[in-house]
Formats: sequence, C-alpha cells, structure tokens
Amino acid sequence: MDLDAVRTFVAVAAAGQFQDAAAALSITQQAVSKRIAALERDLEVRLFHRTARGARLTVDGQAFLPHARELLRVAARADASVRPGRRALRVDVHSRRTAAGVLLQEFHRTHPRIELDVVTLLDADVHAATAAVEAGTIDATFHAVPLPERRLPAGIRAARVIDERHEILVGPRHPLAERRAVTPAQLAEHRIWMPGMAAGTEWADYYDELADAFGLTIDLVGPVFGNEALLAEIAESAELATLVGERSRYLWPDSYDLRRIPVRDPAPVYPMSLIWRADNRHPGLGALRTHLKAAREVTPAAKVWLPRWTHRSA
Amino acid sequence: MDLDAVRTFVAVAAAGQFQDAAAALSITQQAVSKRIAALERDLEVRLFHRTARGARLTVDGQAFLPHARELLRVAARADASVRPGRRALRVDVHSRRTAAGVLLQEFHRTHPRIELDVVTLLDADVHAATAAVEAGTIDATFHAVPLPERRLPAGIRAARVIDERHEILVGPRHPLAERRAVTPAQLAEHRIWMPGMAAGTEWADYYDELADAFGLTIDLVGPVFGNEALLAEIAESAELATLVGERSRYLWPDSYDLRRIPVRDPAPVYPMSLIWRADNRHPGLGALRTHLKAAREVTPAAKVWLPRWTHRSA
DNA sequence: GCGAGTCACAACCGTCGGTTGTCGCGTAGG
DNA sequence: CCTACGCGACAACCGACGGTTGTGACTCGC
Repeated sequence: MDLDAVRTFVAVAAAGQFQDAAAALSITQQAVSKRIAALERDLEVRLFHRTARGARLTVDGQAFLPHARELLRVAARADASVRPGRRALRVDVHSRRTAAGVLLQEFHRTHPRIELDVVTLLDADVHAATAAVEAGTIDATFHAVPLPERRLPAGIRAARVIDERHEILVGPRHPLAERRAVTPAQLAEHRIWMPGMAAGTEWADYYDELADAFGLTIDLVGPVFGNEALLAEIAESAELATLVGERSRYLWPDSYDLRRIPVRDPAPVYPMSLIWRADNRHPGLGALRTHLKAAREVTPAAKVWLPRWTHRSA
Repeated sequence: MDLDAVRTFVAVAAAGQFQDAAAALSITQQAVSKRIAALERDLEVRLFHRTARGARLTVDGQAFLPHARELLRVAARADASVRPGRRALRVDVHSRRTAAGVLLQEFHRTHPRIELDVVTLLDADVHAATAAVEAGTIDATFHAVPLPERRLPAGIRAARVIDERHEILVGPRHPLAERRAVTPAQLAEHRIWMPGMAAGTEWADYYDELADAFGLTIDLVGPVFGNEALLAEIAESAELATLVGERSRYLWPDSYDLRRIPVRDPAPVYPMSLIWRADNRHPGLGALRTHLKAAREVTPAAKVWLPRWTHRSA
C-alpha cells in the first residue's frame, strides 16, 4: 500500500471526481486514474463507482475512507515527530513508570493537541542529559539538579517541578505490612533492597545519603532479573522491602499481594527539576512548564528530608 | 514517506543491524541500506548510528519508532478493512446518531479487538440492504423487517434486537415543555414536524401509521436544512415538536434549550432487526449478535404500540 | 444528435529501487 | 602491532514503476 495512493484516494473521495482531485494534487487525471487503479489492484477491491459524472465511493471505499484518513494523520504525526524545525516536543525521562513519566502521560491526556515524544537517553546522567538539551536533540529532561557548585551551562534553565515522596513496597508477611505509614527511623531495623542501582548514579547517591542520615540498610547491589522478579521476591519475603516513588506505577498481577506504605515524618523527597534551553521557543514547552507548575504538590518544608547535594531553588 | 521504508526501519530497529533485517525482509543488505538512507533523507534526520557492530537508534530514531509502529498498525487495519476474505466486520446503519449507531459504538468500545466498519448504504431500504447482505458487500444491517408476506430470502436471518421507544423534542416555550412524560393521545393536539422523511420509506410508513392510530398530525414534508437548523427551529417555536429515538444522540450547542420528553402509555416502538447471512462465519458477527441480545431492553408488550407491518418474531 | 464532460487505455520516458560487486572502517584476536 | 572478519556504504547496472501526452469510449443534457 502506497501512501501517495492513499492520499489520492482521499482526495478523490473528497472531490467526487478524478479531475478535480488531480488538479488539487497537481498531477494529471491519468495519473490519478493509475494510482487509484493500483490501489484497487493492491487491495483486491473496487473503491469507486466510475460514472460519467465522476466517481462515487463503493461500500468498500466507504469502509476504507476513515482508515485512509487515520493513516494519513498518523503519517503526519510520525513525520512531525522528527522533522527538524517543527518536530514534536521531545522530553527525556529516566523511566515512564516513575513520577515524571506519569506526569507526562497526564500532560498528554490534557493536551492532546501537542505532539509529544517521550524518549529515554541511554546511560545519561544530569550532565549528559543537559548536554543533549543544549545540543537541541531533546527539548527537556527531568533530573535532580546538583547544587550550583557546578552551575548550569549558560542558556540552560531549570525549575523544581516534582517533589517525589516515597512509599515502601512490602509483602503481606512483612512486619510493617499493616502500618498506615512508617517513619524513616522505623525502617532502620529492616532491610531495604534496591537491585540494579549502579553505584555513582544520582539515584544511588540519593539512597546512600538517605541510608546515612537515618542509619538504614539499603542494598543497592544484586542481580537484576527485571521488575517482575523483584516484585515476586518482595511479595514472598517477610523481610525484604523496596522503596518506590509515591506516584510511580508498577503494574503487577493480582496474584501478588503487595502493599504500598507511605514514608513520613520526615518524608524523604527526591527533588526533580525540568531542564530546558532558555531560547527554546517550542510552544509545547511553555504548556508543559505551566502544567507541571500547576500539578506540583508542595509538602511543608519541616516535614521533608532532602539530600544535601541538590539544587534548592524553586 | 514510504511504508516499505518504515517497515524496514522497524525491522532494523528490532534486529539491531542491517544484515539481519535484510534477511528477515528477504532483500539484500544494500537494499536495506538504501531504504534507510532514503527515509533519513526524506525526514531530514539521522535515524541510526552506524557502527562496526550494527546500527543503534539515535534519539530521533527512538522518537520515531513508536510512530512508525503505529503507522504500520494503522496500515494493517486499513488493509484489513477491505481485504476480501478477512476484512473487518461491516455493518450498515441508516444513521450513526440513532439507536443502532449508538449500540454499535458501544459494541466497539467493549470489543476493541474486533475490527469494525460502520457504513451507510445510500438510498437503501430493507430490500436493498438485504440484497447487499446477500451479496456479501456488508455483513449485517439494521432494519425493521416487514411481515413475512414477503419472506426473507433463503439463507438470510433476522433477529429483533432493538425496540426503540421515542421522545419528543421541544423548546422551552412549548406547552408540553414541563411534562415528565406524554402519551401519544396527548400529542394529537400538537403539531409534530419531521422534515426530510421521504414518502415511501420505512420510517415515513411508520410515522403515517402512528399518526393514523392516534389521530396525530405528523408533518413529514418541508425543506431540509440539516439537523442544526431543525433543532434551532424547534428550540424557538412554541408549537413545533419533533420525535426522536430514545437512544439517539443529537448534539446541539448549549445555547439551544431543548427538552426530551418520553412518550409512554403506550410507548410507540420502532422494532429493528439485525439482518445477516446464515452462512457468514465472520467471528465478529457472533460477538455482535451476543452483544445486542444482552443489550436489548424489552418493554412489556401491554405498554407498547407496534406498527402492524413489521415482523413480529423475536 | 452532438458537444461537453467523465474515466480508461496506449505509448513513451525518466526515475527509482532492486541486484551484484567492491571498498573503507572499526573491532577483535593472534 | 598487524591482520582477519564483519559491518555498512558506494558504484554500476537493469528492470519496473509512475509520471506525462494523446486518444478513445461512454454518458448525460441541451
């Protein structure tokens, strides 16, 4: 199936005759005739009734038309997603399942008109992601911004948009399973398991500092067999717990009886900023910033714990 | 943008290298190279990093990939919608806004996996539609089936699936505007306007018989300026009313203050059947029949009025 | 019956997309 | 360090496809 043929089909359906469609497409009537004939041969079905007054859709043509329109729309979106100059808003998130991803999905739902592409830079820390923003390959990224010892490059802006609190995830046999909330101090006696956190990453640094601050045992090592395996292990265990972002979404089969219990007093918070180029005029970027600003839930300062190394600015 | 190129792009992204993708597509590596190069030239963007070990997606490629997949999915659906042999379930309804259309939409929502095409045969009465079912151009149609004086053709089946009751649509100044319900007899004093009902159609016959039975004045003539104009007229008028199916959906701007008032005791019912070929093995057809059976709301026989000419069978 | 309109068919031709053959280059291994 | 292997790119060739112009068959309306 050829997209040009589909475009021609839609043009003919709209015009009601080959000639006008040909004019609209700036080709000859004969070319239109050939394209339609080729499409009909390809689909093995007749799309138009030819009359002396023009062309009318057959039942098959009628059935095909909305699909053809959809096809062209999707093709236009696909094109817009990468076309330099007016491509879709491209935002980098570390994972779609954590707060930033969830917020982006929400943004997409409330702003269906804004073309949005969510990508994940491979092995990118704040600096690599910021470099990508600077280079223009992405329009924005979500990261915790380190204290301004190392200032952001000129022309780069950042704004705190997510204060992600945490919950522990435990199985039914875990001692804390029935709590409505736990404090960080209460977690000291229990083992917390976060496999797959490579040392040296921002997240590993965060959990290290958190462990230090409250005397926790946070296990960052261990083989990674995927989320499914981790969840199964947690559900079975009477000792293991893992930390998840409050707004993260991990789907698990109903057979796993897992509970999410908020960590409060103080609530450890992973502060994420949106990072973008000051001179980026993409209309979707402004909308995204406005949306994130509105969606931000600020917890009173007294009740949160923040890592020392992060950028404090709003 | 060429669909073959897009298919190739997806294959390369999956394989991680040109050679394997070429093998999977049964073409040479050189052809793959050309197709990708053409796509990149077309989109004015680099999609892959070429290395000595294969090809890795660039950020642009990563952004493009889901759109490319979607494009292929939509193309496959478009193809399936008309491909003889295994095309989508094709159902004819007179209007998408009336009960049959609304039920089909509901069916589509609850059965997203079943490819469904809703078409409207032009100028087709029961017999023309039945002929289309017989010929196989459509899988099913909704119509009131006349009494078996003229029996259905051999191999054609019909089942009553919709008993559509009615409501009158009136503006705020109409004498009946504040009623919670009206009887057909009460309508006798008022003028009912149904423009655009060509004489001789099933619907016109129905309204004729209804008018006779209760001494109503139903005006089937009048110029047709579209639904919008009709609704505007009704909303303004203190005398005009029009009949609509209970489950029909007409959207109007909020500025029109229109009320829908059920007609009951007895409730005139337009009985519609689904008509299909007994030997049609399309899997969606069975699902549709089951769905319609479950959705059917049967009003006690004593409380309904049915036209004499319709097929009484369940 | 004829003219004006429709679409289809035929002939022609350039371009595009496929193939085969070869090269440059980066990585891995001796 | 140098070589051998594997990857993708480039070049030359060729057939097929899609565009054009010219023409024919057909229908409708005056």
